[in-house]
Amino acid sequence: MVVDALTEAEVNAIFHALADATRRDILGRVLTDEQSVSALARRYEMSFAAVQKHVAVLERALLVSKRRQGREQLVQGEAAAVGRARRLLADYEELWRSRARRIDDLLAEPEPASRTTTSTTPIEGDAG
Amino acid sequence: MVVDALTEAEVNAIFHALADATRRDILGRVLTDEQSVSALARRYEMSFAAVQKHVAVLERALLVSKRRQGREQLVQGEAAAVGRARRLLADYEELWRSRARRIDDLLAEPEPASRTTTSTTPIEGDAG
DNA sequence: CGCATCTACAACCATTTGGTTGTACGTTAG
DNA sequence: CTAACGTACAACCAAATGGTTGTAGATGCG
Repeated sequence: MVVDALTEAEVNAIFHALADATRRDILGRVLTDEQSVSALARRYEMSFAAVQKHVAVLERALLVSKRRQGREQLVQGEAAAVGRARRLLADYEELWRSRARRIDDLLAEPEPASRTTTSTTPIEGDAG
Repeated sequence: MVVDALTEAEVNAIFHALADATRRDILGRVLTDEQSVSALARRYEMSFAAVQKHVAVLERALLVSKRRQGREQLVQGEAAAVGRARRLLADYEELWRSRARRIDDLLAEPEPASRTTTSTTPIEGDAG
């Protein structure tokens, strides 16, 4: 399964980080332009510390990285990580849709009755 | 912009809903199989009410829908919504990467010095 | 009917989140 | 050196989250 190259906790962190408009905005900006935390902070109507925390959340999700340059801390978006997040959903979608398709096929059966032994795709009960 | 066919609040809701392992698991299951809330609840080591809340979060994000059948409430995954969420990230990625690529081009310049007037893509300051 | 099941919802609690302010420390500019 | 800037981090706070239990309304079954 391609999906679980990442821990559940990591997936949680990624989606959680993306679930806030300010953080998505920050991510968008630093993917374009490396920016210092204070430069970012100037753009939003909240304290420096608040922006600092948002950046920390993005960093924990590995969506951005920081590198120190003199007294500034430059925040850089990890474009690859965004791709990874997207692929993550794509994989889920693929996985889920392919399973769902089997159901669709069954539902599309013209004769729901009289098919008690022909089930080729048993859809395991997959107990937790 | 394709992205903002959804409200920021809706995007928040989608990512928030996906930022929990139990909810992702529920979503996976109901994309495969329509299931009642209590059937879902039996699968997890938490109370019925807790699962009910998770389903409500998924529902608010439009990732699942419910339909009543007798005394049961059947939860059904909205495969289309998962695709929408995936496309959302794909759009972000596209947008961000295309902007980032301009930067990459500049950084890829073979001669960092002696090129002060040749900048063809000025990268507007994009003041907020 | 009477009882079990499924659901809905309120009240409550601990923890996390998202914000604030204040303080301390390293770095750069004068 | 001193002052200003950028950062880090702690303490604090209100609100949201994720869980619990309890109660009550529908629905189905014997």
